[in-house]
Amino acid sequence: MKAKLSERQERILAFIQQFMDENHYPPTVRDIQYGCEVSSTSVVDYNLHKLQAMGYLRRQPEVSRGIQLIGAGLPDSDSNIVSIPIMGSIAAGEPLYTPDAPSYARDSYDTVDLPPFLTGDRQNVFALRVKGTSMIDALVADGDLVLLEPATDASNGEMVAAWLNSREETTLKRFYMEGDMVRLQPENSTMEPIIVQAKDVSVRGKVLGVIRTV
Amino acid sequence: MKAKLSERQERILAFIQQFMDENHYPPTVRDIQYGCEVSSTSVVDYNLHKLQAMGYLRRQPEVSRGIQLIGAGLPDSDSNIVSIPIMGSIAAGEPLYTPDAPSYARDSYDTVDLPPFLTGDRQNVFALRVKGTSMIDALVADGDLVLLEPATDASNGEMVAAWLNSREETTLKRFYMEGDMVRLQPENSTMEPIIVQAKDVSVRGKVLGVIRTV
DNA sequence: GTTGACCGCGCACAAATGCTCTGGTATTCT
DNA sequence: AGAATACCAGAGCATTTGTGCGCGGTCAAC
Repeated sequence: MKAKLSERQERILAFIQQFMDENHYPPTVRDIQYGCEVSSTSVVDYNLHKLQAMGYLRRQPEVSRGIQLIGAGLPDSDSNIVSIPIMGSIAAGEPLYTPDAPSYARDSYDTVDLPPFLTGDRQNVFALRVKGTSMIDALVADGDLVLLEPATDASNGEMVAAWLNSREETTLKRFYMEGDMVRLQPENSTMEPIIVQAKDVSVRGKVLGVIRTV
Repeated sequence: MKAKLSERQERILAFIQQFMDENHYPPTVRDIQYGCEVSSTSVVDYNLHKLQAMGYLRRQPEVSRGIQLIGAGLPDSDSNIVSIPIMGSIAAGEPLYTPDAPSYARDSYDTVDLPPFLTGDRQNVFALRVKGTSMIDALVADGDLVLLEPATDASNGEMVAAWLNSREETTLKRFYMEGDMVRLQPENSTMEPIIVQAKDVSVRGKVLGVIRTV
């Protein structure tokens, strides 16, 4: 049923989204015509019918601006809400995560809806629920939700989720590469840093944010 | 400028919201006319102009369905997003806040859009930006955003923002009333609690959540 | 009473807008 | 090559839809 989109159809779809973001109501056929540099309204109508048949949008016949996008952010404009999957919990155990599987598998996870200022425009952002108080020196409490971006290495000073071979656990710390050693600095200045061989630590993700509800 | 709404205007406003929720695009003047049992489109137009002058909505002239609601959940359906004002910062100084002024005065503050699971159905929720590291024993770092619900007292174990006379500062701690003394327990179990006379501490708000972006 | 502001009603016009019809061009299939 | 298909262009029609105008009613102030 789903075929690949023609270039024009892609453009129309993108224009509708942009228009919705800007104006908060759907465009008319002629809005699309001018916005996508099409020479006739019939062409727009033709492609809208195609897109509707392919399930990319829904149209209300005889109704001006009777267009709504589906498939993407289904409630309405996806610009002010992002659905983030909670891939599991982080504590002593290893939070297993594979950064493939675009969004299909998300159904099997719980999700949280978050405003985009927390994620920026990053992709594959996921969340982990913190179990226990082992992260307390990183200012993360039991039950907190940690937002992560998949990563395998980090720059100095970045907050990362790092796997420690010696302790067999994942922890949240600031990352500092110092020669062939890695220093993992807690957020809490009253706590001592962890310094280990670079080969004994592996970065799993960069921390984008922390959310705590009480 | 802001006057109270007539019954008809209330109804029109409610109808627009309902229509947007159902159809994901704004209604026409005639949709409103039939939906609100008004006998003429001009009456709708008249009241829409009134509502616009009062700031309840915005209209795009000469454009069909050129209506967007503002004031409530401005983007669209307010069901999955809540706008929270950032009323100032919390550090050593006192975060001044008066829980009146429903939503009109919100224009003068920055706001953050948050999903409702952080606020529940509480009213007058506001946010404070944390300055400095004085809250570190409450697992709150510099730059964090703290979500608060206005309150003047609290139950034992609740996380509160409390003003300490002795230190002349507001701090975040768990609240425990013990006789005529109040124990303020840090979230961080490695830190010591603060115990003061009940008269030397005043609760300013209950903490609903903490948000950190890195 | 008179006035004027406020609100409602009905009507009508012009612009906006969805949709159809006719025809054209390029690509693919037979 | 001829037919079929997919896509596009232009023009036009019929409906939808925002807006303006005239008239009438209500209510409080003077």
